[in-house]
Amino acid sequence: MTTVDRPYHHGDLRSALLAAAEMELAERGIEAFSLRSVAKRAGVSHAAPAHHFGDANGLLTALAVEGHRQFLACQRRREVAAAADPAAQLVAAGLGYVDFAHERPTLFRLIFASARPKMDDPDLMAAGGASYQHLVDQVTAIGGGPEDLVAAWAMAHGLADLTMSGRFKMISTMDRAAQDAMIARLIRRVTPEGI
Amino acid sequence: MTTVDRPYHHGDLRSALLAAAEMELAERGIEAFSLRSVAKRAGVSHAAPAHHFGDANGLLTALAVEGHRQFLACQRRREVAAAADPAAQLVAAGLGYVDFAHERPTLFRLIFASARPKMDDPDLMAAGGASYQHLVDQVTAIGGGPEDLVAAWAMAHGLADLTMSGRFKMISTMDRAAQDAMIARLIRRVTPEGI
DNA sequence: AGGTTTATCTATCCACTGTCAAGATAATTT
DNA sequence: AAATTATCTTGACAGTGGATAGATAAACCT
Repeated sequence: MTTVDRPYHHGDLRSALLAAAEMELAERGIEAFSLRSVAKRAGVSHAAPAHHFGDANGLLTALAVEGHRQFLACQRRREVAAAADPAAQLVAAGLGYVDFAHERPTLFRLIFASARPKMDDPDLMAAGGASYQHLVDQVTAIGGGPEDLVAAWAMAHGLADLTMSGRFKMISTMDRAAQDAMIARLIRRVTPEGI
Repeated sequence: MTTVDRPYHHGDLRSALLAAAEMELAERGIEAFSLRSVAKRAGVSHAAPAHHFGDANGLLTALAVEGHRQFLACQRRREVAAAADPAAQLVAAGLGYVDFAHERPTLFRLIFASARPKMDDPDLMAAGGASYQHLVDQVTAIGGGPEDLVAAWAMAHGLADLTMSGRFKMISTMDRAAQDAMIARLIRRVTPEGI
């Protein structure tokens, strides 16, 4: 009955749904995420997403792929602003890791602490592999081995997760520059020979 | 119509619901957690839990409190088996931290990566405070300051979270003893003066 | 151009969920 | 023994994800 309001076909519903989903995720959190709510926000029927993403987890899978891109973008943003030597680049990546958790907390949880994205999805596996490879490259560049990789990753991830969930009162009360300095020191601490 | 099957009053429904909830959580994961399913498992009507826990998140809150107890128990189990010196005790606590994530993954996520437990609940705040205090004591015992606390916590938490979600292929393919040795080295790495 | 196929979206239906309200039952108190 | 309180059941409601069938529009053919 509303055939005059808007065209029957959306035009670029897939992108619109992803954008709406990210907003829903940011506003209501992953545990209250609702496919119908996303559809309503995109101005479309509640069953429309099925054609593009299959089911709700399919939409979240696509969103996790997009999240990985933003994750890498956060790290690169820090890297281009840092010195070119490998040690400074690794520290910058760690800072970007924490930035992402802080700026996109629900995407961070979607990627690292949710069972909803389909981990066997080819796109998601590729996106996750790219994120992983970036870290491997950084650690390799400073001459680190497998254990150094685990050390750097665990430190960055622990800092990101605990900071994001507000468990470091000490950190959250510091100003931005002091936070960065401390995170940088902690990343360097786990680095071989204390670079 | 089943008045003969079992008494109208359960007797210890609160405990039964908590046990059923933990099983449900372990079997179906937190994202598929269902209050009605818990009630069915406990052999009780779907509205019975309300009287004891208010709503679904109330039940998960109580479960998170229980989770904190198990979390500390995992650490203590390692500590009593370790040398008495403060450094060995801190390493043991870190091993217990990772043990808990491995043995009770959904409880770990409920505590550290879920918005459902009511964080302002007095019991939960007390339980969380106890867990936190235990870590503070360990770090203080080795003469560490606030930054050392953050370092140790972030490392232990990062190891626990990433190991639990299967992101360290390297670690998950090692035998138990090698895992322990590596985790111990990594914890010591972030400790002041490399104790 | 006209007709057919294909992609996209809507409308309905179903089973399930959490929460609420009203009533039934049993334990406790007085 | 009577009244009060705690515990549990039943039934209802709106919201959810998913499946299906139908409507609409675009693309693709001769």
